[in-house]
Amino acid sequence: MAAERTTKGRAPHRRNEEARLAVLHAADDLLVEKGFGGVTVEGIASRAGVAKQTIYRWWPSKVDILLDTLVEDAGRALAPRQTGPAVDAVRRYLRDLARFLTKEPAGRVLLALVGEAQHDAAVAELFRERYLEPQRERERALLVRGIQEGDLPDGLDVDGTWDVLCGPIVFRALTGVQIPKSFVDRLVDGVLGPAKAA
Amino acid sequence: MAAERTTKGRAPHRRNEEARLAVLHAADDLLVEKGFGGVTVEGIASRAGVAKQTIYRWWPSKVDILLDTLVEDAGRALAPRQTGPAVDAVRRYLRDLARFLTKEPAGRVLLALVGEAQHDAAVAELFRERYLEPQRERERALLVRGIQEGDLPDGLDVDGTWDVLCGPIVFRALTGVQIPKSFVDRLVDGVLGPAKAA
Amino acid sequence: MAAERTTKGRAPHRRNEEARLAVLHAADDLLVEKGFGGVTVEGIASRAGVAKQTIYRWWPSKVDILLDTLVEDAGRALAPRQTGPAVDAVRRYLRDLARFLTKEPAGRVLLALVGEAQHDAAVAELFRERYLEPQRERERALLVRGIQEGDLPDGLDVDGTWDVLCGPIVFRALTGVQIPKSFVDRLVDGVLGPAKAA
Amino acid sequence: MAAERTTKGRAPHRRNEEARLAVLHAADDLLVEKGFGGVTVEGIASRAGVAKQTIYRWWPSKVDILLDTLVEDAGRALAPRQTGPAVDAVRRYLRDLARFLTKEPAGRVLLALVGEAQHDAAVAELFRERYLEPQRERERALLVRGIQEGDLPDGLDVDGTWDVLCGPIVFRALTGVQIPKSFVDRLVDGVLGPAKAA
DNA sequence: TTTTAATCGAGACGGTACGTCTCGTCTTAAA
DNA sequence: TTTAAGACGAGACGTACCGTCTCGATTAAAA
Repeated sequence: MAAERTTKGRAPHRRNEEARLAVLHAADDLLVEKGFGGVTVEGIASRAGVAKQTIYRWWPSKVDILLDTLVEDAGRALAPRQTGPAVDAVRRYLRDLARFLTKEPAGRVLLALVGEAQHDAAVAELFRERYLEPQRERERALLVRGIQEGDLPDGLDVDGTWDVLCGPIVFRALTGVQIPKSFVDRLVDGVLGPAKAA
Repeated sequence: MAAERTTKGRAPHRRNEEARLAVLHAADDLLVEKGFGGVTVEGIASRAGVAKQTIYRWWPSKVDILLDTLVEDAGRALAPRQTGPAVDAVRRYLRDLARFLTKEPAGRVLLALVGEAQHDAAVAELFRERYLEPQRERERALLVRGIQEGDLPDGLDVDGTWDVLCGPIVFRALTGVQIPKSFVDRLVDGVLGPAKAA
Repeated sequence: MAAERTTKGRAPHRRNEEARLAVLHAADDLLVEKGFGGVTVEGIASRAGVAKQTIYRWWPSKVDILLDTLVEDAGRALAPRQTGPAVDAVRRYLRDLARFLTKEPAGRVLLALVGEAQHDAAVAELFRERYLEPQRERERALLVRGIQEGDLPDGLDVDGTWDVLCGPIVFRALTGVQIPKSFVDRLVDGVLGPAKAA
Repeated sequence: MAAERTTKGRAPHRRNEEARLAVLHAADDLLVEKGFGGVTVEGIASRAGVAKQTIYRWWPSKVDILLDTLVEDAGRALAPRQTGPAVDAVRRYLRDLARFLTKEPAGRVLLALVGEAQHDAAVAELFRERYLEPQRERERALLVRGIQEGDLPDGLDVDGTWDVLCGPIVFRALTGVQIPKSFVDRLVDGVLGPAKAA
């Protein structure tokens, strides 16, 4: 990750952690306050009290800054929790996803990056590498456990299923439609079958 | 549509249809060739052989131009066809949607506008009014007929169902994943039940 | 004058005199109110309640409009009066010139055209033909009479003398310096000799 | 001068002298080649290989650019030389002035600025401050010395006399009339008296 | 009285230049 | 060597006028 070279294992050799955080937060704040168009490198620099050059030294573009904040935030807010029956874990995860997308500032960052990926193939690639793939990897584990535990059919198309599960939620978020818990529940019931026990 | 005032009823006083089409096509072409960032009013003007002022006279922004092309193209390519069993009509429509999003130039316009809507609330509103709502209205009719003909349950949540059906397809298109026919078919089977007869 | 083609030869009949005057006055007013830069064909048209095309039909450019007003106004205000001793007539004429340039709106038009002639060779030529030469012709008569009546030396360089007489007055007007009567009087005394008789 | 902030006192912090000169020369060239109307900020920028913003950063308008070139050029070409009898020095200065106005490129700049001053009161003021007044101050010294040395009458109206001397020369230059040396000589003889000695 | 031809107002059109904005790079001096 | 500060080339923004070109509507002569 562009932003991590810092105080890693061996030899710090400069780089101001304070400045790095100031930049990430400034970018985040600007996006929430004024939308993606309001996020400019110049604006970030001035709000973070940092020189433009300092930003360009460490991040190739503003998209990379936003990706850094997204990876950090989503790493926390969208970490699948492997407890209870797999289907319940999926349901829990999708509820987290819905909340993240519609309620949290970092959710706006994710949607903005999905948006920007439509405008620029390089962003699309970066977004896939830094967010989509790693996140999907974490998601897979949930379904894989369900298969192993016999709650889900053996031949299940894991990626296809996740697209069917995430798709409607992301679609609603992108089009500004509310996502009640019931929507998520019915979705999970429809796709994975209703809660096993009953 | 902003672009229609032309040769309406009698003769309101002008508007060059040729210029209008040149602008729409130029915008379309630029988007496909260079992405959303490559669509500039100046670029459109020069490619269309039109004065910038002519563009600003009729369209408030480049987004409105793209919306005009989208509405025109989607009106053709995404018109639901009410023939055969309702579920089959839905399946046919979703296949059209998948093809539109992944194969046709106008599909890139749609995705770009979804993207831009994430960056700008005004665009989001416009996009909803000019595309999402009218298109959803046309979609509703498909499911409503299915309910009337007894192929679908009475209490079906029509909008929710459409979000569940479109969501995965749009999500795959947005993330650059292929959409084979089988993906659409399994989706429809899962959500509306497998083809009736068989 | 550019405005005369009308009621020529037989009787094609046409051309709106009202519009012609409205244009001349609008141009005049705009020049006085907002300076030469504020004189635009569009501005004249809108203030005169006239279509742009009507202006272009009768005048090749805004400079021609201003020349029309100048010729009309200067024809009245700067007509040399051939009464009394020639030197007194010259003095009277120069006082008129000073007053015209510094006090009357039409004087602003003259200065503006002198100015524009510095920017555009075609304007310079037009200005010379339509104003400078005819006016100089009228001026010459004053000195020529003085020579004939013996008040002025036989070999007098008429044009050179007029340049020496007008130069300082026009120069002061161009540089925004006051022109008291005494300045004119001393100028005439210095160049043509003090009042003869006294 | 607007252009001098550069390498002043101790720690100027920027300003590209190369760009500054390129702009001045480009403006100068354009004026001579295409007239005042051909001097556009865009044209200057492109010819000077400079960004428009760089021009707007340092000059409020194209007039200020031309004033910079004028002040620099006139400072050299129109510096009065205080040698020999005062009347002779005046004569020499006026010959320089005539040559400057009719032969040198920088003279076209002066005339263009006199012209533009007629169109715009702000330009008139600027022109007075930056050129007319400083130049007049230098001119005064010539006549003042003549008074001190007894070559010129004690009560001489210095500014009025300069207007009478410069007026005819500037007038001829503005109206595109030749200015032979004899014209200047007769002017000086008429106003200051013929060369003392003879 | 009808025709017909030029004028009028209105305003769209292809252009050029405006002055502003933001981009990403480059330069400077201080720490 | 890295910082903050900020000048630089580049180029799009949206606006103002340019001069040309329809368009109906009006008007006055000739038919």
